Amino acid sequence: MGKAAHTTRRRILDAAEKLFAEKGFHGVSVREIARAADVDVALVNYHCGRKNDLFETVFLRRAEVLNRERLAMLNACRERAAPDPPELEDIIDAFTHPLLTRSARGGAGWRRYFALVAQVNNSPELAPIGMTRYFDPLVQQFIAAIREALPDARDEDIYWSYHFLSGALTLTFAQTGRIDKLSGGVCRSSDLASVHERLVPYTAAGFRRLCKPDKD
Amino acid sequence: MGKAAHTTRRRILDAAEKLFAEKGFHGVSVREIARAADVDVALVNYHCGRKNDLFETVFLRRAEVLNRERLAMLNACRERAAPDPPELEDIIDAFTHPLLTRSARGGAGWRRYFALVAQVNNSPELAPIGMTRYFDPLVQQFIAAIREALPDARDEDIYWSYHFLSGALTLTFAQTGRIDKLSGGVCRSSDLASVHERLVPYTAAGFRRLCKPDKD
DNA sequence: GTCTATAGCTTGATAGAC
DNA sequence: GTCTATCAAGCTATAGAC
Repeated sequence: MGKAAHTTRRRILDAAEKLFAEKGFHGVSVREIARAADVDVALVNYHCGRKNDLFETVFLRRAEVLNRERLAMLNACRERAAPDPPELEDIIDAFTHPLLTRSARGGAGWRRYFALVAQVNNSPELAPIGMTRYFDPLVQQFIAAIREALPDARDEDIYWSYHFLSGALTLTFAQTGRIDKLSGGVCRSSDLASVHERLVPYTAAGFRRLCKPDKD
Repeated sequence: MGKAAHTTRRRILDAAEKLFAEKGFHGVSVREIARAADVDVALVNYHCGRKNDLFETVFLRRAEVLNRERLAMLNACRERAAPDPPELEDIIDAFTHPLLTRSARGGAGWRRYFALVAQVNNSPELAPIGMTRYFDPLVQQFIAAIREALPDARDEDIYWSYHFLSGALTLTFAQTGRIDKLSGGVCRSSDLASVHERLVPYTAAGFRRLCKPDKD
């Protein structure tokens, strides 16, 4: 694979990422992607296979990078706390920090990628493939860490708490601008620093309330 | 409009609701909807206009019912507490209870409708139309009630807290089955009673933690 | 209200020349 | 690796018969 091929392929993946994030898998045609990448239609097939493969490649490309970063952060906070289990807040931070930082400062490609993840997470058609396959193995490791941090919690409460965190996090990534209008400009979808500052205490408080041992 | 027309139109709307919820706006063709409704393609246009109009009709149909119910519950809990402001937990319950009850016990149509809302809420293409237009006027009334319940909170914290609640709630409605696999069967996407029991305390704890007056 | 027929496009995918 | 050309299929939307 020569250098030209490599950048052509990249241009296709970048264009696909952008358009899939904006309009969803079915909302975009291969021709539209080719046009946005300034590349001939036939080259999309040549470099990235069929539309389905293209989508999976786009989805997987950055998932691997992210999962490595998040796992490294989890292990770091485990070591810092050892031999005690890590604090819940630190675990949640290890889970969300790499994402919010990339979305805020990683450039437009990353921002769009997260908007795509948000749609996939809420799609009955795509979530069972995309999220379960590419993210849940990592999530299991975080669940295990939370179990250590909250030793009296029941599994059901931990899983549901994670579920709520996942929903809050991915809606943030969707960057729909809804909160901008709702708040009359007080909050901005793009202000991920404000989100990060709030999401960790918000969800940690939720976890603790649900997982209190004296609950029932 | 005769009786036959009325039920034909209903069959079309029901079929559209189901398919839009499963595969999104672009993932479904008008022909597919006609086939599912057991109706001629031309009748879809005759009764429901173009595809865009059909989508908006489906989206609006149940939004109106829901918003009436939620507003009635909010006013009821306001009156119960008067002259004091209502409790935060009661406000959140008024916001979520009608939805979770309809989704759990309203039948398949309602369940599918909520899955559709989940996708719209996370779509940069559709959220600015669907959510902002049809739901945010009601949300403003809930925000106002929360402002009274937490008089020392800053607006930013209230809006972001609402945003997290919205994400957690709509991901629940998406019914993707992701949590079923993740939890190895301990939790089920369809078990909305378990969600309702947990979502109110979880999000209320988050609100309170973020909106503490001694925060900064 | 319902159906047949069709106009006029766009779609995903590839075969074959260079 | 790239582009031209093309296919068969599907699409939205409507006109017109009944």
